[in-house]
Amino acid sequence: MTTPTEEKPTDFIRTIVADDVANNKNDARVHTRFPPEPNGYLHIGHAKAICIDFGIAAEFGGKCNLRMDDTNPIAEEQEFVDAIQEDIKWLGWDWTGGLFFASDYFEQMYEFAVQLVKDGKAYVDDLSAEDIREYRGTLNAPGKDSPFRDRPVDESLDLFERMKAGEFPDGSRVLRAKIDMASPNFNMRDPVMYRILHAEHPHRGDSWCIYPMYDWAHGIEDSLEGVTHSLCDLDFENHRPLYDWFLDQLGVHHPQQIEFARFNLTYTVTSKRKLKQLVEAGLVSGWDDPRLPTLRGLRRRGFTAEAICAFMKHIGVNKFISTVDSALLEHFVRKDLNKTSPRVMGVLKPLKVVIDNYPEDQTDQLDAVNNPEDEAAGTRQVPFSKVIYIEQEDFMEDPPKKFFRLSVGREVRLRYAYFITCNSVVKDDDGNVIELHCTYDPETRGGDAPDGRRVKATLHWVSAPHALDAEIRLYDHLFTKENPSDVGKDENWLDGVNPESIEVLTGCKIEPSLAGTQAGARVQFERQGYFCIDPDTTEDKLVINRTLSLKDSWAKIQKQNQQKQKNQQKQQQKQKQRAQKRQQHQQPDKKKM
RNA sequence: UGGGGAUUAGUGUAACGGUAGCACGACGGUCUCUGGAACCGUUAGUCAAGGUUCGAAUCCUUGAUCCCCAGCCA
Repeated sequence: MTTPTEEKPTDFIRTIVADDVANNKNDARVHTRFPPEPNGYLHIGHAKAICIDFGIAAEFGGKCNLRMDDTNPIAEEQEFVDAIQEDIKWLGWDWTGGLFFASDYFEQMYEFAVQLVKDGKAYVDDLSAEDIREYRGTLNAPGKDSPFRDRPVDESLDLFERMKAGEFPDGSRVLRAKIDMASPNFNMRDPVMYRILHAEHPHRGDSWCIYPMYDWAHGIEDSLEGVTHSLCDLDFENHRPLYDWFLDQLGVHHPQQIEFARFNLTYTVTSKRKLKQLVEAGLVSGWDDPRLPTLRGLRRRGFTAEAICAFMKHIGVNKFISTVDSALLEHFVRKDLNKTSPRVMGVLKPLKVVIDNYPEDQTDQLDAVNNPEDEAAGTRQVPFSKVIYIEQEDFMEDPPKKFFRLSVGREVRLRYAYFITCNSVVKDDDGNVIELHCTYDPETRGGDAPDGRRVKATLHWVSAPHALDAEIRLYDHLFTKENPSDVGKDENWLDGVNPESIEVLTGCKIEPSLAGTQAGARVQFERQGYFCIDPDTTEDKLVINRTLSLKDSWAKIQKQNQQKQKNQQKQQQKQKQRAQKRQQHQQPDKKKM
């Protein structure tokens, strides 16, 4: 029985699995697998499949295998085999069923293929790749039988054995299933089962020179592993009849293939091909560039596995390719980070502030709350002194309406410290404010005024002599368009890369408690956003990525103000034009008079 | 033009013949030592047309739109 508070996922796959368990199908066993091809790094799209495959197994008390679907040595590399495992572990999943390699089944697959040839259900075809394509027919026209289709079983057997023995060059022959060249489903028009590829395999070395095709291999892999539910991409829906056909011919354990849709995220791309292009064109720094939707990129950016999995749970399982708003993913990241990130003060664009009435050599240690969302996180001490930095944005000489922060003659609170009042500014030759002179009220130590007077703003700050220097990298969407792939014929999708997707700030000032923090650590810079220590950090240089900004209602007001101004200008122009027209019309009238 | 799928507010997702709900976003507000968080409110939807039914997002019919398939890729 489930409690009312317990969320019961009701997607169509879980419904099927639950029914199977209820009907004691497969002895009520649930066994899934996640079968990536080790030819690239995992991305957010894979995370959906991972959460479905591993998640469903876990929910039904079953197992999930991790299986490297390494049947094409040309594309695959050991580097990816390692990276895939690392990324899945990071996401929080464990291959309870074990780690497998499709290539470990090559011997059994070969034996099965021999069986099919003997049964007259497969044959060696000498047609060239080009001919095979022509013989396959088109959408409207059925295919034609290959002239080798009815060659004697013994001949096929002999040729297949010699293919395996390495007697023939790449591409000279293939093994094909004998099904139906007139099938409306192309996958059933005598699909290729084996091709000759004299290539070094990352897992099997050079022990094989014929390699099985996906359709032939996959069902066997599932079957041998005792998989019960083979969950895959919608793209394989057309392949299911073939998946079923092979297993039926073999008469072996027959898992059920169920397809679900992948999804798109706005402002990014997730195709392996496109990600590769971005990396190779140098538009990003590598596969782990924090702007990329690769799991390594998201991790470096500071996204949490918990947030990603919660997001996956929310978007659910469906059968059509949806385009999910990145803001939804970001929502789950903020939600998680808000609860878990220690608060710290950091100034991105420092403005020097001298507290004129503060003693020269004095340092205060002030108590600061580490995480208001988590009492157990405790408190820390933050040093305060005569010279501090505040955010340039937090001061304006001519403050507009609704700007509550510092200005000459105004009093604000420094978080956990004192109320300060700005008395004067120092400018450089270009008229830029480069320094503020303020006075503090000693009575307000800790941030509260004993007389009960209130301030409208609280600013974050860092003591200048104690500050840590840091490089901070700010990120924005990698693409300017919601759907970067939606480009015209003459356009290059790579041109859609957002030139402002990264902004590097140097000379940022961070409170000293962050000294020695390990790469990967996440914090919230109060009033700024969530940040993550980058692995580029060295002993004498902090490098920090901004994961996401905090929601900024002042930025919203600013935007609205700008919009209002624009609208006003437009209105004024219109009025002017109208007035001019009126004058033009009136003049002829005057003449008439 | 063959075959296989899909379609619920701007986006994502529930409702499995019985009051179309939730989340994100947007907008407005309350509160606040983070203009954060939290809280409250507003906004907006069943692809279309018929039919069955007391009652249809759900069942039937017809149509529209979108996605996938002609690799010796997976």
